[in-house]
Amino acid sequence: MLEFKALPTGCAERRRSNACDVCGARALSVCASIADEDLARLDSIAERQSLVTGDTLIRADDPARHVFNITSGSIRVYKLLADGRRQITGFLFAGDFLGLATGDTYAFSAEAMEQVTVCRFRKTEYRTLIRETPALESALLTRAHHELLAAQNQILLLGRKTALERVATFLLDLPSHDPARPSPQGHIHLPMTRGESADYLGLTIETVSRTLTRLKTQGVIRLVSLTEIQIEKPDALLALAEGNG
Amino acid sequence: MLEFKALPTGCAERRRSNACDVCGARALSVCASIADEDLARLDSIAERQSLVTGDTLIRADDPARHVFNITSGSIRVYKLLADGRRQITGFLFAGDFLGLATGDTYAFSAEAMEQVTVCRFRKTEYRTLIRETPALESALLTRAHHELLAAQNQILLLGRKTALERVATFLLDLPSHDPARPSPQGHIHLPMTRGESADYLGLTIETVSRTLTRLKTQGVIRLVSLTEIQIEKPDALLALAEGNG
DNA sequence: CGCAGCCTTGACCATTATCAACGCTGGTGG
DNA sequence: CCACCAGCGTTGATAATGGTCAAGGCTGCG
Repeated sequence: MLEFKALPTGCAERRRSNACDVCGARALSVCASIADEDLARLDSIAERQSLVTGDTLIRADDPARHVFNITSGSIRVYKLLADGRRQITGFLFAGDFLGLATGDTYAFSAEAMEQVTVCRFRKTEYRTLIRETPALESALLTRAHHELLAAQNQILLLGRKTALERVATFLLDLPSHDPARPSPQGHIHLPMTRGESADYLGLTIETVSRTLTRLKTQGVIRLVSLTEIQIEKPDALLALAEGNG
Repeated sequence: MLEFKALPTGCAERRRSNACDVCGARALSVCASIADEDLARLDSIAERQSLVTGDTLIRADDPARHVFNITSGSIRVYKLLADGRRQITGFLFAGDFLGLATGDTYAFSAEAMEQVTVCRFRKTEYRTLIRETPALESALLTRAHHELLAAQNQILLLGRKTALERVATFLLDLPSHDPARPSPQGHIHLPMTRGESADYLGLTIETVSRTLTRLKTQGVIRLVSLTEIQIEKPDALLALAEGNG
């Protein structure tokens, strides 16, 4: 249970990370504003859980009995259609929460994208704790609003942006996500496969690949390796992301 | 200021409305769980505001000084790209809140779709009040999670559903939205124009029109008038919305 | 009655999906 | 240690979904 201490650590890292893509402010993790005694209480009802790449943390339609807080690693959250089409609704990293939504079954699935550790809370206990811990509730509210803004940006992207604009936006938004990997000057780490990027952007693998090639050909980015990208013309990329250029 | 009483009224209506499309439970408005004394305090810092069709309530990038609660009418929330492409991120009705997100400018615009009344709160005062009213904060958190679920459904729709599936989903989700207009047995009221539907579904006016015609031709729906639709084959519509059929 | 605004329908076009082939890379087993 | 294979990524050819452009119809209001 002591492992729960990983949460504040994750937060510290997050505070050091890049400015937030959504609100412009530095991203703050939930724990930032929570007193030690409250953390201790959280700790007392936490169970630690460890996952390896590909493990399923949450399966859509299962009874929603737990709430999770990621202490290390990264997770993909997605929804499926009956015929297998997949839409990834988000990538989560250290410090992020999962499964807070109301409803007695989960409305999405979640899988580990790498080695992951989480803290697990029984939902009932968690609810009680929240009710008695205004600081926690307040922090969760801020976080929820933040996610809502991000979701609205994604809705704009999926509803109205072209493939080129989507990929450009994606590349610009990525660095701010993973607190554990603050990216230096225009250097981007893509922790996900092309297929995952595609399912996040509402495109196919082929279109993502072609679009990256196109950006490379135009000299906007440089493909250092499959997972490492260097932005050569930040202004051009920004213009593309916003629908100009 | 007494007009703030319209809020509980809106909520009562909402409670009478159809089951929620997102969580399956009956939709609950924020005020449901708030004590009279807290409502009175809310009331004391509320300003009433009235709008007619087309009026702008919130303009993107303006300083975010106020929080709004809709007491009657309906509002469209949208984001624009530089070249004018519009994505409507949601339609809001009586009981809904706007502008709660953090950040010192609004990240979206909001316009009245008909005669609208809202209660307006200075954000600073509102924050203070929230902090001192756990029941309110708790209710807002529930509501935010609810909106997050809806946003994820919309992301799935925009990222992976075909035009036919989008329109079918839209028709099925609509009734549950406006608390003031609980729709009887398979009857749908479309309060928005084709253009607004299109900008909500990530399609063009023409595609929405053609798709409705197609559903009509297949006998799935009947177009009673431009704004009134009768579902003739609910099962078929549901199958289409889920990607079968 | 005529006009404006919205909707529908049709013809054509473009973007992106699909299908297919091939290349690269990393791991495994001979 | 090398060769093979599996999995992922890239590239090309073709197809389809939905967008664009254009014309015409309906409805309500002045």
